[in-house]
Formats: sequence, structure tokens, C-alpha cells
Amino acid sequence: MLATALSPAARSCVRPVPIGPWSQKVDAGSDQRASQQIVDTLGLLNDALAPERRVVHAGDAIYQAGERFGKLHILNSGFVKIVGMSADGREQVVGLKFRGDWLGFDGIANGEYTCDAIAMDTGEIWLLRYDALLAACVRQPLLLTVLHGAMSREIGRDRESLMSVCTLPADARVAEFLRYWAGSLSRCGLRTDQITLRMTRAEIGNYLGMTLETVSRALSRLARARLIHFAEKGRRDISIPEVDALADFVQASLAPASPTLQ
Amino acid sequence: MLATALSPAARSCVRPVPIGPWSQKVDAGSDQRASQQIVDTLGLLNDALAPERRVVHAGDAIYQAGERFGKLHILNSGFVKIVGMSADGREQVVGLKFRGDWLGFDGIANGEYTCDAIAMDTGEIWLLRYDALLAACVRQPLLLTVLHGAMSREIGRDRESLMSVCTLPADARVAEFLRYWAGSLSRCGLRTDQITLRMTRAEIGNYLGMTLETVSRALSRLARARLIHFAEKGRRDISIPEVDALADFVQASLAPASPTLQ
DNA sequence: CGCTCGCATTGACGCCGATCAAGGCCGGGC
DNA sequence: GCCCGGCCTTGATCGGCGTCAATGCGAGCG
Repeated sequence: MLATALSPAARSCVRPVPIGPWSQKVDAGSDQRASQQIVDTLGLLNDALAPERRVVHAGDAIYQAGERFGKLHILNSGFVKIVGMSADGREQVVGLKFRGDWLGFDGIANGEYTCDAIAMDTGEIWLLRYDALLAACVRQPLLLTVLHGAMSREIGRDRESLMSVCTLPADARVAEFLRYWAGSLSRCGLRTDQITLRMTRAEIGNYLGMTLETVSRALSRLARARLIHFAEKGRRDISIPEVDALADFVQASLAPASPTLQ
Repeated sequence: MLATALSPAARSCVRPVPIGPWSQKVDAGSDQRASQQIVDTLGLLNDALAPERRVVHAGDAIYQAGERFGKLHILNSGFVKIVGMSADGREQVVGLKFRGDWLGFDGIANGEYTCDAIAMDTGEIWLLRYDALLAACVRQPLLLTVLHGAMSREIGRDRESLMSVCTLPADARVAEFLRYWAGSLSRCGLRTDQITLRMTRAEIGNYLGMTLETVSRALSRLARARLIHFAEKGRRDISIPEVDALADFVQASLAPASPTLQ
């Protein structure tokens, strides 16, 4: 339905910059729809606002906590982590962003961002002036739907993280993390049978509320159980023969007689 | 600034229904501003949309997961818990709502709510048709700011919960929970030196990701440390002599040499 | 009144995951 | 080549919190 509003020019402009050998586009199954929706949304925004673009590299800060809020950001390609900071200086990864995700909603409320957004890879960001976006929304109500949908999805996603962290044991938490990552790639139209984690064990542990040693052990156990495989070289490249098997494992560990990996 | 847009009639209509002896209004300190903002926002919405009202009682479902989304809700008085449900049927409290908070944002994305919202007490809900709200936003851009502010605040709040759950040990997590509850009451203009928890130990534990026994022990330890006091009768009524002392305790337990309560 | 039922408290014990420590792998610089 | 430093893995040990169980307390009710 969104597609009808798109110019051909809009479609052609939203190709992501290539970011690695495992990131080739793949159009498989039902996720093609989700992928198409992302492209449509990007095209719509491009037509309506002609957003400024910015290329970022691993480690770059897209915005930082305390910085004055004025723009929302959309990830056109690459991977971004959202890092929150508690009053005493301890920091924690509180979110991960993929292509099509919006960044910076947390800044609207108080006029300044409350987290850092750090690129984990080369990628392209679109910058939308918030006031221009609001003005455009008045002219084009479909934009408002898109914007609210993105915010709503973020709220729902945050709640899912909370539930995972609260209820799942370590192995399942890591499995759920991999499942989520693979699912996100799938929504972007990228292949999911092989994924390369863009985070160290320490970062993953920080995100999941556990130590790097526990992450490492959990990954080893998942590999031993044939739920994942490590690439020959590099322990960041992981292949997932069946994403569904991971999901089943997560489900199983919620059951009263939770089976444990040896 | 919002206040200028308010009719006197709007102001008079937003008095909360009384809900208990410990809920009398108190205007103390800087939180009066926050409290006033809530009143202003409610008045603005009342003027613009004349929302339908609904009185709910403890245990009532305001909406349920899977129900078709069509309305947003605003809590004018009372307390509400948001209960998420994982695929396998296990449920968890993923949010708490106080006066002035909005409910139902999670439903926008997919056209149906993804959580249950359950009243924990007698209260009054305002119902806003989402489509009517959007239409009103076009006429009155200030409404859009209010709406986005509420969504943004929810996103920020969810991230704070995630960080607490991930990083704090049990005692501090309970302390943080009490501090948050007291702070929320304060923002509503209610007294915070005495609070009555509207949840069982099991519910608190479910929210905080721990068991009811651990909650009970944590409360006992906090009481032993004079950070809280139980009322003579009823273990749900708690007085907090100094909210700041609770906050200090939470901070302290993040430090490397985390002091522990005996 | 005594019963039961729900909720809370407290203790004993065991397990999961944090902590401490040692060692392997890989890439970069001299 | 060598060394060094970052990252990962694996083992041993310890402690916090979950689990199981017993008891207390108040409310509702026949």
C-alpha cells in the first residue's frame, strides 16, 4: 500500500552501501514483505524530506547523551548500538539497531538525547530535522503513521528485551540474542544462515546482563549442541543452520523441567 | 506555557477521584511543576477531544493482548500494571503506570495490543480514539508534541528498567523499585513519605526478575537498615523517611566494593 | 469460634553464574 | 622473526539467589 506513493527515483536511491561479503541481499520467503516495507518507508521519507545523509564508520558516535535533540536518524545500512549510561558512569548496551530502524526517539521528551548511539560498522544514516518532519506530517498524514509505527515498535521491542533478560537463563538468553539478530537481518533482506556478530563477547554480555565468560561458555555449549557453528577462522562469524531450532531451545528453557546443555 | 491554552472549565474537570487515605494531594517542592504539567496536559486533551471516561476497579482489564487497537488511554487516577506474555504462556509485569501516563502505544505498530493493562486500584481512564487524536493533532500541533513526549518518555523509561534489572543486585533492585514508585507519586502530586504498594511480593518479584522470597528478604533488610519502615498493620504500607537515602544506596551498590546489608 | 486460604516471613540447601586465573589464537609493530 | 596486546576459551572456586519447606498472620466464612 505504501508502494503506490513512491516515485521510481525514490526506489533507486535507497540501495544500502555494501558492507561485507555476508551482507548480500537475499530475497527469500515471507520476510521479503518486511524488507519491502522498509524500502517503501525509506522512499517515502526520501520523497517527502530529502534527508541529509551521513556515512559512519565503526566506533563513530551518531549522537551522544546530553547532546541537544533536534534530529531523528534512520539507519539505511550498517549496525548501531545504543548505549545507556547510569548516573555513576557505568554504561550498558540497551539496544541494537538495523537497517530501517529509527534512532533518537529518547531525545524528544526532554530536548536532549539520553543515550549514545555508536556505529558498529560502516553504514549510512539519514538525518531528519524533527521540526521539518512534524511539518511534513501535517501535509502528509501517512508519514505520521510511519513515525508512530516506528516508535510503537521500539516500545514493544524494549519490552521483549526486558522479558528475555528477566526470565531466561544464560544459554537461552544468548540463543535468543542470536535469534533476534538473525531475525533482524532477515527483515532487512539479508541472509540469516551466516551472521557475523559485530560485538565482542564483553559487549554481548553487557547487553544481556552477564559476563563475557558466561557468553563464551554459552556459545560453546550452543555449538556443541549443533545449534550454531563457528566459522573456521574468526570466532565472530557464526552460522545458524536452523533459526527455528534456536527458537525452540529458547521456548524449551522456559518449561518447568528446563533441559540444560551439557 | 501549556497553561495559557487552558479554559477554567478544563482545569476543574481533571481532579482525580480519591483513592485512599494516603493519596491526598500534597504540593511540595519542585515536583509541583511536574504535577502541574500533568494537569495541563490533561486539560489540553480534554478541551481538544472531550474524551470518553471509564472508571476501573482493581483487577479490571483496560485492554488485553490481541485485542484490536483503536484507542489510546490516559490514566487520570489509579495505578495500572502492564503485563506482557511470552509465547509459551508465562507472563511478566513489564511496566507500571501512574496518573498522567498514557497506555496502549504498543498497539499502534501492528493494529493490536501486545500486552494486558490491568488496573491495580480504583481509577479513572480517559479513552482517546487514535484516529480522532491524529486528526486533532493536525489542527493543533501542540498535541503532537505532547503525544510524542509521552512516547519518548516511555522509551526512556523502559531503558532505565532494563539497566536496573541487568546491573543491580537484588536489594538495590528493590530499593530502586521503591524509589521509582515514590518518584512517580511525587510527579503526580501525591505524598511520598508513605506509600502503599499495590502489588503482592510475587508481582514485585515478577516485575524485577526475582522470586517473592528474595523480594521479602530484600524488604526486610532495607527495613533493618532503616531505609524504609513498615506500617504497624499490613505489610503493604511502607514509609520512606528519606527517598534520597534509597537513591544513595542504589548508587553505592554499583561501586566495585558494593556494601551489603546484613 | 475455629476453619481455611492467601500472603508474607524466615531458614536450610543447592545450583547457576560471577569471579579469579591460566592459557591459546591472531594481528600489528619493531 | 619476535614480542605484545586484544580477544576468546576453559577451568576452579565462591557467593548470591532460587528452591523447598515450615511457620506466622490476617481476612472471610460457615
